[in-house]
Amino acid sequence: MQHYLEGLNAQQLEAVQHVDGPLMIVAGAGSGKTKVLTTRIAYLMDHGVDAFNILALTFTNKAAAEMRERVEKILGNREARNLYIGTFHSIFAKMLRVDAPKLGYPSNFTIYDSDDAKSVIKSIIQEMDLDDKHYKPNYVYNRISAAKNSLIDPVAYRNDTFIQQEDVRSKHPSIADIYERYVARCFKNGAMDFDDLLFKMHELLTTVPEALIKYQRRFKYILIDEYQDTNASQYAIIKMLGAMHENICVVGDDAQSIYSFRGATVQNILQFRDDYDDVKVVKLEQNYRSTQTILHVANNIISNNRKQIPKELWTSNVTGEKLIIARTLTDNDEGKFVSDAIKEQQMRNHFANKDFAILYRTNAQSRSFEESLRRMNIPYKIYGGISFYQRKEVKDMLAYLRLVVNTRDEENLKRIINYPARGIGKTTIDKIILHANEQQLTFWETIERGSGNAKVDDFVRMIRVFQSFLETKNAYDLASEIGKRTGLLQELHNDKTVEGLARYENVQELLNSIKEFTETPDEEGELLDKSIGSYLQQITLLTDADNDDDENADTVKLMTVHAAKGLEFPCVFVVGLEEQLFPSAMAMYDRDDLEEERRLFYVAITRAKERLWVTYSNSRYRFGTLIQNDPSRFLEEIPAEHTDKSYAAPTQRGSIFQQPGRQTATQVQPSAASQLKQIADKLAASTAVPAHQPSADFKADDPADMAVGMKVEHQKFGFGTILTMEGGSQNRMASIDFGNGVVKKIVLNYAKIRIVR
DNA sequence: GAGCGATTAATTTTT
DNA sequence: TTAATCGCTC
Repeated sequence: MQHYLEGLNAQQLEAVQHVDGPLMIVAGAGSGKTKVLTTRIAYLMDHGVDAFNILALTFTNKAAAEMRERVEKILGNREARNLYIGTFHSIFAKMLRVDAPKLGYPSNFTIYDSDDAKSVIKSIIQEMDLDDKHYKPNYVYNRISAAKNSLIDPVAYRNDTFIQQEDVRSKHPSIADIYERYVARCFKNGAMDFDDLLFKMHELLTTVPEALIKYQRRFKYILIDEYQDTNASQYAIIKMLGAMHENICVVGDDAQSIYSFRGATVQNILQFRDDYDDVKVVKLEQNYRSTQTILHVANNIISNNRKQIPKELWTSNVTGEKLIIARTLTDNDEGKFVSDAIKEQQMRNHFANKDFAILYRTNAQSRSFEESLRRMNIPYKIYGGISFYQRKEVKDMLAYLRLVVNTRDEENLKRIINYPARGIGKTTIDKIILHANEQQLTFWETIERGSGNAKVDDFVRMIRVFQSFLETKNAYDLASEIGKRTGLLQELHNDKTVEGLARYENVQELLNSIKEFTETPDEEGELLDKSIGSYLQQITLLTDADNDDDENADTVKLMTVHAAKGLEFPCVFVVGLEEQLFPSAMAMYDRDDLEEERRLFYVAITRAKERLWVTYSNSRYRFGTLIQNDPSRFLEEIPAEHTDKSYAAPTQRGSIFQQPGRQTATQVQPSAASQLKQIADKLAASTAVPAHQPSADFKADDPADMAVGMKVEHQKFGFGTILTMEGGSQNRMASIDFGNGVVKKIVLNYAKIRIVR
């Protein structure tokens, strides 16, 4: 009967069979966390708990969908559909759709994504006559977001001396005012931003007792995934929801906490034991994912962090291959190295495309990999970046729908009142706003009462027609009518450029997605909200990663390390291991930030099952200019006995790629990577120099300060004397005598050289 | 008010 | 490098 418990180890079983009372599962990377979580839900249901009484909160829609699917599979019936499984944001949005009127919001409230929020903030900054060069909307938004995530409202923000000091010190004393206006504006617009979905949920539970009791009664069992990534408002909400039954199960790994920039506090998981009496703690320490080598490296890296829950990850898997550390000259070479290595692995070890992932710190790094993969005809897919729903043309179309559903929303109204162009310009709009403020009306109410402007009146009539369609047409028909009658589709269709074509197709795709939404039949017993309002609220919370149409497509996956959390791949490339990049320049000067970067690196490494590459480049393009970075400090934390560094590229590009009289592009070659390795090996052998350990305080000096005769230290070659120097400031070279007859020509801009004083 | 070319600013990470 | 904004002309 309970066959689904077979195959669990002792700790996993312990976690699964714990039914009542608070439970904390400390789940190391690859320790079967999702399996435990889903099996536990199935176990609860198997032991008489009604699915309607179980709430499971995750951070991504994908994790939620996977969980539901797996529970369903274990149970073999359709009960799992009654579970409340979803992201914090989507579950709370659903609840607020019912209860928002109690807080003065329409139940059809609009959800602002961060772009929407930033543009509201920007217009407020401009209205306040502040300089938006100094008050950058992005900065202000992050400040406000952090406040909301800590449950600090505008009044508390203003009264918090520490926050005020920070704002004064950073010369942004008006943020409190902006915050206040922003909140008022969102309310007036009947809109909530991402943070509001948590903030307002908390407000609902604290100010409306019957709502609190309703949800407390309903959710007898609460499970929270990735607990280390919860912020203060999520924490407070969970605490309240769970207070009646205290059947709270949190799963997390402090070593994988990588969202503090979004307000997450590791403290939540570190202190969980103090929050409740009799907390049962289960540690999952057996890793089923990675080779011993990969795990050793990961353990070693994370041991450089100070704050953590003590645990020892181990595995009974094979030792596996050494990890390969490769250096390249440029970012393009890095791309080429990775695609070469992929091709080589495919030929030698029969890996499929989908067995590979390339993980980077920032989205902007994807370019060089895309190019080289494309050149080698390796199919790939990029995750993240600009999501479909953030594209301008899609947002324009959505703005109409949002306005029709919620006319309070001034932002979306302003977005489309003159798009496609219908002769309603800035002057007219300013006049309306002025009038609206005088009359204490919303923008829409003002123009609805007649504006004295024929073009505006036409616009009002058109929107009203759309509103009447809400009653008579389904979401898809309404959307296509809007596309036709506004001239939006025509406008895009007229643009025959490649981009224009893509924009047109994107809007068509949006229409298709609406169609799909309306046509998905209600499952038996299930009451789905098929209104356009419900659709709009859902999609704003969707990300690109959730469009799992080609989850199993045979493509190489490219994504940020953040996006890779929770995933695993046989072969992983972690790229761009350079100071200023990984660790990020933003996080290098603060111990806590740096430790988070290290956890991020830990997350990246632990994605790999079998093989792992770590690459870095001497130089790369940034804003169109070449910049040079030192190798990442994290590289030094990888134990040498587990690495193969023979892939370091030679220091002079021409020596490999431009040998005269050799190979033409059309010749059939052994894979480029193996060839590259052979040459690199040869080169390494011929230039072999006793390994040099740089001095503890090794720090590269500016080449401009160097002169003939100086004593210098090279990172690899050790101590030497400059014999001659040549070349201009851009490309300065030096011959350096390293003793024992070793004289080397060094490009000073590339090499890291310290002047011995 | 619309459309075009010129200037400039930007890169962490995401629900 | 690219995307967005600015300012000028029609």
